[in-house]
Formats: sequence, structure tokens, C-alpha cells
Amino acid sequence: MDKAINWTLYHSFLAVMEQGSLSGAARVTGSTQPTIGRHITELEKALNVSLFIRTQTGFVATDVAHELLPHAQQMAATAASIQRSAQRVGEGISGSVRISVSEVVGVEILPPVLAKLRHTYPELVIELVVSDAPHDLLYREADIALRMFRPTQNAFVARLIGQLELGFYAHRTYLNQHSAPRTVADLSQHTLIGFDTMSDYIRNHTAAFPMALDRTLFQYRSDSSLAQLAMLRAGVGIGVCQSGLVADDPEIISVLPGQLALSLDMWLTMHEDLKRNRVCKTVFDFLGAALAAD
Amino acid sequence: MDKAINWTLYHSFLAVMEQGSLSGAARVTGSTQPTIGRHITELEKALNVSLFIRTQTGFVATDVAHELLPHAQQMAATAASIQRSAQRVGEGISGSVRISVSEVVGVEILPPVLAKLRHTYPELVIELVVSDAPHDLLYREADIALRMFRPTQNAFVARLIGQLELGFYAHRTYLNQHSAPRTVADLSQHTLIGFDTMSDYIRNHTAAFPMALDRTLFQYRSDSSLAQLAMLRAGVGIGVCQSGLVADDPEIISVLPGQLALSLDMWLTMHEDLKRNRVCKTVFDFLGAALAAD
DNA sequence: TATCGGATATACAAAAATTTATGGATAAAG
DNA sequence: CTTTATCCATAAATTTTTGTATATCCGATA
Repeated sequence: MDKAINWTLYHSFLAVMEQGSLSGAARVTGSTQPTIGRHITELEKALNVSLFIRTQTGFVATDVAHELLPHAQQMAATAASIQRSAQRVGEGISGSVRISVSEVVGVEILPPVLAKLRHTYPELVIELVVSDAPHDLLYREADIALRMFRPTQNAFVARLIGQLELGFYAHRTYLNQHSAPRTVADLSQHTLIGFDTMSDYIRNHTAAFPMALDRTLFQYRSDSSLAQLAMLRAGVGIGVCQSGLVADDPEIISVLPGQLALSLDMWLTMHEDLKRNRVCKTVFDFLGAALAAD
Repeated sequence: MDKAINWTLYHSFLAVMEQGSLSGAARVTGSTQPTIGRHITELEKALNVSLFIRTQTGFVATDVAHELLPHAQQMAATAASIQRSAQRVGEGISGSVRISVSEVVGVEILPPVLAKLRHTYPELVIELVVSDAPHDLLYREADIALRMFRPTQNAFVARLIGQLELGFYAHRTYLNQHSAPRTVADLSQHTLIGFDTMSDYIRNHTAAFPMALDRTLFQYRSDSSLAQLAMLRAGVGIGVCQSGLVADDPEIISVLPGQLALSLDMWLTMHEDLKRNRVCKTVFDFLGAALAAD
């Protein structure tokens, strides 16, 4: 019952789940369809569960398989992190470091910092994971993360980079066509840009928002903060964004300045296990210094 | 360079690290020494690092190996969690659930709750991980954790069980021999029981402590909170403990009641991936109800 | 309706990995 | 100073795993 299961079976399982077929899994793993098929059968016998329903048009994953999938994904992420760690053993600062950031940070903030990093450590390979889902460090999909919340207790090394002020902004052309609001209440007369679905993230970070938050507030909705920013810059309406992103742009005007008392703490975070890794630590310190300087 | 590495090699690597020898690893994995040896060689070649130094008395792990170890351990923990999840697929409430708790909770608080759980769900197998190192959920060494701090972000399901009041206590025999302190300052005249090394945990949870905390405060030191409690109960001196643990014991007297304004939030926590698992959810809710009732 | 592409299942041969057996070398115990 | 118990390395034998080739089924498409 508790016998050890060959970890390769989990690998094949993951491939089938992600590819949707034995044949597809065989392609990505460099194996063959009969082999993968045998692995699945063997795993099902070992776990004593049914993972896939065999239809004559292909494999369909069962509920159990879907439940096991995130675990297998974590194993894969961890395996990848082993390879990364092993690549970083040499003398210099080389190998690859995986950095996870939100979309806005990845597109608007980080690139110039990465340019400096590239110049300082030319042998370094940087993999940028751009995602607004903050699971990365937990699942070891990344070595270093730049996030808008303080990470958990002791399992992570964390460094507070600074605070990002948020504000209401709009493009000059929009404000030329509409009278600028003077109070928060006036906003209801305007075209507002905001989220489409209320994520946990938004729920946790907008307690101090000056009005009840609901998607119906917004006429232009997107869950991509980048798309929101692009709409704002295109003059669609009034939106919320980080002040630093538009401070230098004379076309973008602050609306109701000071009315949105909302700021986000920015944390640079790293897995505890990596804090003694010279390369990771170097990148961590470099990012910390470069971002804090802004 | 980025070619997939057989996950079995990581498994063998972990076994060698934990057993200290190829032969030992072969024993625990049910394999043989030449096989494990070949796996290590193969892994070293694949990762292009030296993992062990071959001495004629055995294998000695390199720094790189030590760095990779926690990752391999996480893979193992995840693999184990897959097996647990698979065992819980049936109709009833069966299979095994792994619960991680601190020493004090595991010894002083949880047992009666587990007795009720056992009575309600006789088919359930409970694995109790008793440890004061709070990595368990992160590494998936446990399905459910009962901890004294709020878990991180959204990757966990968390439920606040209640608040545990802390207080100074001493055994009656101790107080009969020494005049009871009337102020916090008087404590310096007493035999105090406390921690030996300042852990992160203590540092984070004692900001409101009425005096500067340092190990030199204590004459009887232990990092085991259970041992501290036992010393307190044996009349060694004055110590801090959860009020609920000694409230029913007429031999243990509250010292300086109300002077220690310190309480701990108790959180029941579960991995997000498990929240749709019927068995885990049942145990989670059961523990939540039973513990909140106290 | 016939055909093509893509899917799984199966049989058998080929390849690969594991086990068995053995030897040498070291350290501890009698 | 043996004896014993470990440890790892190596080579031959064997088992296990994998790959190839083929059959069959389904659905889309002309």
C-alpha cells in the first residue's frame, strides 16, 4: 500500500495531463505512445485509482487526475529548480535565474533594471515569468519574485523595496472632452476603467478604497492591468494606476490627486533554500538596490 | 543542456543523501547498490556537477549536493502527497490525512479532539506531524496544519480558530518557597523558564512582550515548549504558557495575572489544492468546529 | 461515401536497466 | 593480528523496459 512509486510515472502522468493524449505526451517527453500508456496503467494500478477514461477518440482525465495534477506540476517545478541550481555552481555569476513579476512590473518597471543587470553580469541568463498569479515561489516556479504583498514568515527571504502610490489618472484628450471630476462622487459621471473579475488579490488590497468596489462600477473592464493601462493611455477614461508609471508622461493627468489613499508595498522575495546560493543572492541584492533607487 | 532528467535519479539522490551511502540508499529504496551508484553517476553527468566525493570509506556529499537536497526533499513530500490524495477517492471518509501541529498542541490540545475524530470517522487514518518548524504545508509534508500565525496569501485556506491567551505561571510549591512577584520587575528575583535560542518564531511573536527578550533572562532554558511546560509543572520556576493548558490545574498558579498582554491567534490551515477534496475538507471542518468549541 | 489524420491497443523484437556475484579496501571489534 | 562488517567498483547474466510495426476505431472533410 505504501510502496514507493517510480517518480517517472508522475512525470509521464503530468505530460499526458498537459498534452491531452498519450501521443502528445510521448512527443514532448521524447518517449513513445506505448511507453506512456504503460506508465499510466502502472500508475493507476499503483495508486489504485482511475486516472483516465479511455475513449476511442482519446484519453479523458478523471476528477482524481485533475486533483493530482497540481501536485505533479509542483514536482516538475521543483525538478526544474534543481536543474537551475545545478547550473549556478561555477565561479562567476552565471547560469539562469528565474524571476517572477506581475505584468505591469514586468513590462513597465523591470526592463531597464534588467538591462543594467545584463551589463553587469553578462553571463547570466534571466527567465522572466510574467504572471499575476502569485503562486510562483510557493511552487518553485521562480527563484525570485517581486510582489505587492509581504511573503510568509520564515520560509522566504523578503526585502521591502518601497511603496508604490496609486492614483486616478486619465489622458489629456479624455479630460478635454469631459469636465474633470472634483469629488469621488463625480466619478460616477465618467467612463471608468477597472477589473473584470474580483480576484482575491484585489479583495485583499483594496480595503481602503474610497468606494465600494464592484465590477459594475466600470464601463471598460479587463483583468489585465496592462490592458487597463493601455486603455488609460489611449484616452478611454479614468483608471487607477501606479503613479510612477505615468509621472513622466505629460499627456497623463492625475485626477482627484490625493483622494486615493492607497499604496502598495513592494517586496522582493526569495526562497529560503536559495539564500545561500551566491548567484541568486547576487541577483537578489542587485534587484533590491536597483529598484530601491527609483 | 535543458534536456529532461529522469525523476527517478532525484529519488535515488535523495535516498543517498538521507542514508549516507549507496548501500543504505539501496536498502530503503528496495533497489541495489550498483543501481543507485549508476543513478548518481548519471545524475552528476546530467547536471554537470559533482554531487559526492568517492572516498574508499564511502560517499561524502559535496556542497552542491547539500544545496540540492531540500529540493529533492520537496519532490519526495509532493510525491507522498499524491499518494495520500489518491487514497482518499472512495465514497466514505477514509484514507490518511496528515496534520502538522506544534509540540504543545500535539501533546496537550489535539489528542481529545483526535479521539472524537476517530469515533466519528473510524476509517480515517491520521498522521500527526509534531514539529515546531512551520514548513510543513509549504513543503506539502502535511495536508492540514494548526499554527500560531496567519498563513500567506491565497495559496492556503485558513480559518481563525481562536485566540490563546498567554500568562506567567508557576507551580504552587515554587510559590510557597518564594514570595510571589508583584510587578514585572520582580521577576528578575525569580527562577525563570524560557527559550534557549531566539528563533524567528519567537522574534516575530513577542513584540508586545513586557521586557526585552534575551536568553540570559532565563535560568532554565529549553527550545522545547513541552519541556518548558514540564519544568513549570515540576515547580522549577516561573514560565510563560498558554492559559488554557493550566487553567484546570489547581496546582498551577497564575503569576502577575493580566501583566502579560500577549495572545496568539490560532489558525487552521490547508493547502488550496486540497480544499475541494472531500476527505480533507471534512477533517478541516471537524477540527475547526472541535477546536473552536473549546 | 470514401478518405485522411489522429487517437489507443497489442504483439514481438530490441535495448536498456537491474540484479547477481565477486573483489578490494577500510574501520572497528575480539 | 585476525575476524567481521561496511563500503564501493566491476563484469556477466537476467529481467525489465522500451520501441517498432500494425490493427482498429473515431471524426472531420471533400
